[in-house]
Amino acid sequence: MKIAEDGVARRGRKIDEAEAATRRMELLEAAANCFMRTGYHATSIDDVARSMGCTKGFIYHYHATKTDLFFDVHREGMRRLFAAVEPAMASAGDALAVLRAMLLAHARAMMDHHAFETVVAQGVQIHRFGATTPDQRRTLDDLIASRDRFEALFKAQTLRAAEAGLLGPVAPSIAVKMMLGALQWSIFWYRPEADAGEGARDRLAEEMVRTIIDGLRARPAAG
Amino acid sequence: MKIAEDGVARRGRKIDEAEAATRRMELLEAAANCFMRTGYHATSIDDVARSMGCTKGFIYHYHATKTDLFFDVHREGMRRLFAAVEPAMASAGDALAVLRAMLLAHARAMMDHHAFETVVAQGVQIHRFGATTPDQRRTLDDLIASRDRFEALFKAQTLRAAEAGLLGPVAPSIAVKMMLGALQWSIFWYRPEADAGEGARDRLAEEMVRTIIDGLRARPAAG
DNA sequence: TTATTAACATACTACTGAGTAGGATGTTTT
DNA sequence: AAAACATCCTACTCAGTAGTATGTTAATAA
Repeated sequence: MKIAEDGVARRGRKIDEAEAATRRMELLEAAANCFMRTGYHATSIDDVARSMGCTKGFIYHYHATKTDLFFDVHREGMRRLFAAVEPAMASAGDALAVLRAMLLAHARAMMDHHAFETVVAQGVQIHRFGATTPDQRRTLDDLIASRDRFEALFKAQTLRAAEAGLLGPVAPSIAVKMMLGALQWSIFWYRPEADAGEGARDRLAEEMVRTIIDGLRARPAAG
Repeated sequence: MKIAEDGVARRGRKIDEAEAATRRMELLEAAANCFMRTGYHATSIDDVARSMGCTKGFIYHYHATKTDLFFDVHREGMRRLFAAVEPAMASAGDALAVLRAMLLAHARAMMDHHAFETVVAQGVQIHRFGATTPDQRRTLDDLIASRDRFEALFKAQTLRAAEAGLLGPVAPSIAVKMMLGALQWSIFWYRPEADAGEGARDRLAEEMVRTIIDGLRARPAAG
């Protein structure tokens, strides 16, 4: 967005920290959408630039390489996941109620930040074999560690619920893979453009989490 | 595999249908592994060729374009999914038992054909925006229809189980997304190289399906 | 007022990688 | 035996793309 309303490029103007952050975020949003639509490798820097009406120079002013741009999108995606789930960890109720709140927040975040979370999901292994500098390798390790920490949040809460006797005879490590997988798979079928508003997303998330927690099978008595 | 034991290329020899099919499948396996490891776009035809010790010419002898090679890998992946699940549809028991058998077969297939199913999962949307010829577009539509049919198998069985009163108050369309998502997400965490044999895969699949059907929550009485 | 600099844009370079043209080698047919 | 053919391999072309070098504009410091 370096083209002002009068159509004149406003390059040259000094910008403060806040405006720089805004532009940075606009760039990340555009990149996330491009990466989501066509994938990392098939998206050229010029594609991203065109999609937000700037040039390659703008992008390389804020990011050293394409890989770094991707990493920043990924990092932002993880940040939003934590920002959604961590508050839910402090919600009221027993250990299972807290787990339910966490799952709900996660489900909502997958929809609210669809592009970013799509990049997160498809992201890390793309670069696992790619040629990376030692510096990028460190960043990559950080991102992987971040994903592990995220999963650990749910595993810890599952263990608490199990210890409280609120869960059935599940294997926690597998149960966590199942619940997170069920939610995160929504990147493949959820269409934000076909979304029916805030309330519909809420109901969808609710139904998703209910299915995960209660399972498919009929229950003999009310829990 | 056109290099014989004596190191001489055996090009020129006429091969029969069976041998051609073998080579075709070897090529698909190699391509599936490459696409799984580095992704479609980051995998060059020469990468695939090198990984199986042949040349680009060999690959272009069997596949017109890289896109077609990908489509063939995808098709084989879908074929294996159907081949695993369809027999389970004829298994004994009530509608829920049949659904369970289908899920088990699906879970096993995800592990047994890890590379192919990874390509299937990450595949279609890669080409949704890609420039394709009308012919490739038709193939793509076929593959998408194939995936829809696969999902429909599970949805139909879920509806049967629901009508038989064997399920809880689930929304079938969402329930199907959850169960298939939970299973198919295994492409991201299942490591075939860390596999502990046939029995371990069976137990893992069993535990995955049990979690999906019974859910997390404790049941008040035995079902 | 002039020099400097932040914040980009523009115009390049160097390289990769899909696809191809034609050759090489053995097999089958005439 | 020679022509025709199937099955690849080798050596290219050419388009697209990451990254760079340099230019441009306006604010700001000297």
